[in-house]
Amino acid sequence: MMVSTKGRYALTVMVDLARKGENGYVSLSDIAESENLSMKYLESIIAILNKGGMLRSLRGKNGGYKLSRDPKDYTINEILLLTEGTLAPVNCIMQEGVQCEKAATCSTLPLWAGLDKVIENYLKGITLEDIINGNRKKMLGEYCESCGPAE
Amino acid sequence: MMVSTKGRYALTVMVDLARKGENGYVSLSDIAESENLSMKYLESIIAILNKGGMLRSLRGKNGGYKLSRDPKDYTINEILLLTEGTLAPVNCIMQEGVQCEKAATCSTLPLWAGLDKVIENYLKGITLEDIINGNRKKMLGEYCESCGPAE
DNA sequence: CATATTCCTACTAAAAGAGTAGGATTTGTC
DNA sequence: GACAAATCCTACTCTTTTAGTAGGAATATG
Repeated sequence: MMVSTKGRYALTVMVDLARKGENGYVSLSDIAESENLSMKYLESIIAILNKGGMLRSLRGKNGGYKLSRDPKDYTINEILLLTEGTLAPVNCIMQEGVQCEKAATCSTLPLWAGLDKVIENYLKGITLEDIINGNRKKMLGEYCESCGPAE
Repeated sequence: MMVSTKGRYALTVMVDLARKGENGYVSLSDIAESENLSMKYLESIIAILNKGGMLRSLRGKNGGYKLSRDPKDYTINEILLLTEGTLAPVNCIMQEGVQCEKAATCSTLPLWAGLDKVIENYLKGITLEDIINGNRKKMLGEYCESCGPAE
């Protein structure tokens, strides 16, 4: 499994904030309740999003969180990358530049690199806005049965 | 991480067999040595490949394993699927037909389904032969710098 | 019959995943 | 100023997965 509940819930939270946050701050208890998730667990997840600069927060009564940008300016890639740490499908694909010592002679490395790129490319192409708009064509592409013939 | 050492080593073993297995059986100790991996661990991994019908085996002296088909007839998808069990990027994407109870109203599901399809599609498009031939164009596609301009 | 091999079962240590628990701090409202 | 509702912070725990190890039985070959 490449994306754990942490990343998944983080995305759910972002979607919820995008939907409810038009005017003002949304509290975590509100989100936890409507998504039916553990508030305590969400607390630890939203902390990552907040520290990563994805949100604005306000403490105290009537406080909460809201997005710091427009939904169309968040890619799914950056949200998941922040919460998961890495989205690499294997251990041998690491951070920028760093690579396995056997890289030069490894015949399977191009496969993993290609897979990594395909994933990254897909996730960079989808924004929070696409999700709240239910843009199935963009998300499911040629695999979407209700989107008509692919061009 | 979507693919563990189990799947990675399984692929390595398959590549090694494809390279060495032209005429006759190759022993595990041979593979373990040339790939510098634990023979005991590989034993448990190759058992999965063997039971899955990917290999022919011969016990006793001079025994070993060999591919049961031509390298071009193995997709990377089936090798990894067999050893990893699933390649789904998230828990909410399950086996054929089965789906999460919230599926009907889940706004992020199309994203995960799309991601799953992109991964599956990529891995089904690459064969063992592509790897032993070092077909970088197919594996890295538009991301391959040494492959010339993408068409 | 000795040796090299696959085959089989069981075990273990470390890491990651999925939360829980408890309380400190901040801020708006009465 | 007290209270309530919220974020913020640290630490802990239980379960599952990962990555192997260990020991030996069965089976071919020379």
